[in-house]
Amino acid sequence: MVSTTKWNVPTISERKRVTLHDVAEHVGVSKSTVSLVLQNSDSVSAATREKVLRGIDETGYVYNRKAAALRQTMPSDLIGIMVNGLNTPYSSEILNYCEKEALQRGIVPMFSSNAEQFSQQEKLVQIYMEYKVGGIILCPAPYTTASWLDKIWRSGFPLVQIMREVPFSQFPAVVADNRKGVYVATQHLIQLGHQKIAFLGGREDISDYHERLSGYKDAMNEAGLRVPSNYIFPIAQSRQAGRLALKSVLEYDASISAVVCFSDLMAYGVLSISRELGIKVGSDLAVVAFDDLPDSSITHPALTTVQVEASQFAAQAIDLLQVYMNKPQAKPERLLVPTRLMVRESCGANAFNH
Amino acid sequence: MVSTTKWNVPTISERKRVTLHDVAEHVGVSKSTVSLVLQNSDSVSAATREKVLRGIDETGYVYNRKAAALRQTMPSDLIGIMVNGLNTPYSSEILNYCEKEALQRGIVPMFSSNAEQFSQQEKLVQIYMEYKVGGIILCPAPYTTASWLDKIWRSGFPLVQIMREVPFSQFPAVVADNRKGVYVATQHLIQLGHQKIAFLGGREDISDYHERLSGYKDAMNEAGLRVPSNYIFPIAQSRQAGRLALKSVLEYDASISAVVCFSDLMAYGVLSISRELGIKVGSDLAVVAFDDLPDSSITHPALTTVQVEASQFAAQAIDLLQVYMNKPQAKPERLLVPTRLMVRESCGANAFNH
DNA sequence: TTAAATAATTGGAACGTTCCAAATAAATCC
DNA sequence: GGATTTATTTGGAACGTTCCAATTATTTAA
Repeated sequence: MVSTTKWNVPTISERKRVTLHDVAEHVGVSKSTVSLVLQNSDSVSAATREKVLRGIDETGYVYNRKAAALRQTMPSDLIGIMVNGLNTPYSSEILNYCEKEALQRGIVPMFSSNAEQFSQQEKLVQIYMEYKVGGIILCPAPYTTASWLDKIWRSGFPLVQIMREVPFSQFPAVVADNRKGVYVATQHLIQLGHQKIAFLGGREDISDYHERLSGYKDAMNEAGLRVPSNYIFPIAQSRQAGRLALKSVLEYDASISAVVCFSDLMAYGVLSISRELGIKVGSDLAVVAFDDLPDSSITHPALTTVQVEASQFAAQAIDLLQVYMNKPQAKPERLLVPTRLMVRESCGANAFNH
Repeated sequence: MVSTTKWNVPTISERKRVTLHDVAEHVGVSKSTVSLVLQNSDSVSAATREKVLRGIDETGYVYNRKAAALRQTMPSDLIGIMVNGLNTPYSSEILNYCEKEALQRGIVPMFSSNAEQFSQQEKLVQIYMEYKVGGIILCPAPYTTASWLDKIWRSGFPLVQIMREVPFSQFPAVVADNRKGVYVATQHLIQLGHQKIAFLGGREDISDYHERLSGYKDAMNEAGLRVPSNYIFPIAQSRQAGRLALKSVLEYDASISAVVCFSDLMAYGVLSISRELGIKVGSDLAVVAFDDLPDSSITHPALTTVQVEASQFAAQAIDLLQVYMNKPQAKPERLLVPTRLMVRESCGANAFNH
């Protein structure tokens, strides 16, 4: 819709910014009164409020939060939410629900990511603190240390970890019940008769890997099944990594009949490479995963996966953060988000046509 | 990794915040000097700089940007980036690259979404302005009016539209070459021999819909092909919508042999419902789409789609924004991001095994 | 050695708001 | 109608920084 008319550039001449004082003068009232109106105090008469409001509109005044915050003792209603990647599908879900939950509570979320780099996380958290936001929800990058967290926590700055946690750090966290989720998924495969089951993906330097892995190991051990070390293939999760991982474990042992994927993203890669190799997922190979992304119910075959509701993550994390925002000395809590196995087609439990 | 040791709650006793003045006193120097060190001015001696830096560390001082910004005339190095949804796959890509490009340029991005609601957009943009961020990159929600944009632009606040633009608004924008992209994709289907081609998805209240639709119509018209109005099925894009849309157009005319999807997300739905209906995509039905999401090269069949590089979007938008941040009176520009047809399997041009 | 130039440091005003205590206006009571 | 209460409005100090002009310390030039 490219218009051909001449562009009408608004002239921005003398850009003297209009302050509360200007509004007051324009209306013929004191700046204190204008301030009162802005905070809609009920100790200002309806008539003057009306006048002032009109004056604000007429002068084109915009409130200056920085100046306000400087004086105000009240904590900011702005919070930071930092995930591990802006285009990592599960993080996108978290972002989405955090926004929803935050706005519902009247607090304004400001998102960012650490891109899995501690240095970026350190820099951005510093900036959040400099801006005196009310608190931060953080999915800690690898190599985040307990002492770093301690320094922040000790300074009275509210922070809650989400999705992961720094090992041995005892700071507030909201994490999925990773062990239980994978335990149940693995058990499901075992009940379907599988014995040679591999575990694909996950970074060894992140807490969720160890939790999920232990769920897998526990289920295998309880069933008396062997877990050769080559059955475990840790790798940063991605579609490509899923392709690589499956190929690798099958090279080691072609008779592997089932795989537990660290995430749905890994599973997508597994589905893709399986097709190329002529392996029919659901009959030749059983696949279970973790996350339950929106695409997972319409993949081919539909993915059997462990669901963790992102909305619960978000709600709990924000609630918890608010506790610390109101009471910095409150005791650190660790909340567990429950998991649920969504049985679909890729595990072979349900028939479907290839 | 639930430790059983007693949690060691840091005591946050008297939380008197330490200011620049405190640091100065502690070091035995004036606050001006400390300020100078903070802005690492070169007019402070190495010795005192060292002393001050140590003092900052010892006192646990954190810089207060709000106070600084109050005095400073320089615009903030913080910018707002508002997309239409935090978990919309293509938006996620945009977010990701915007972060990368922004940080590279030393500017700090603060993300949010309007969730396709003008009211939310209005509220959040207001807050951005109140925080005096340097500028904002915006994917405008439906029903965003030119006059609203005009008010912002007129106030001297730098803003550039991304991905979409408000019709008849003549404000800075960075948009994909939507018409050309879909034109080429449709032409490709026509060259493969298709005649009955439908167009699925897109919201009529958003600019990109009309641009993409016109690319389709132009290609059809040039080839002398008829476009019954029922061949066009506008709907907000989603996987579910893709399922619905295909079913609907086939109900109207079962002999339709190809579809142009508004987005990859729509196409995912089309692939899914096709499988259920026993339609083989690539032979029975040709499918082309728009976006080229990461999943699109590993779907089954792989998706033929119009690629628009998110990294280019991001880079151009940020560059453009910086122009206005440095020179608010600069002339509004409209930049076009080129498109490229990625021919894979779903269009039937390349053989593959079902 | 002294004057001039340069380097380093400093106190105080300013930024735009909120808070407080005090002043004023309006309403109520006897 | 005056005294009391209550509702509304107000000026000025404060928040923590940066900027500026001015001061002091150091170096260079003659």
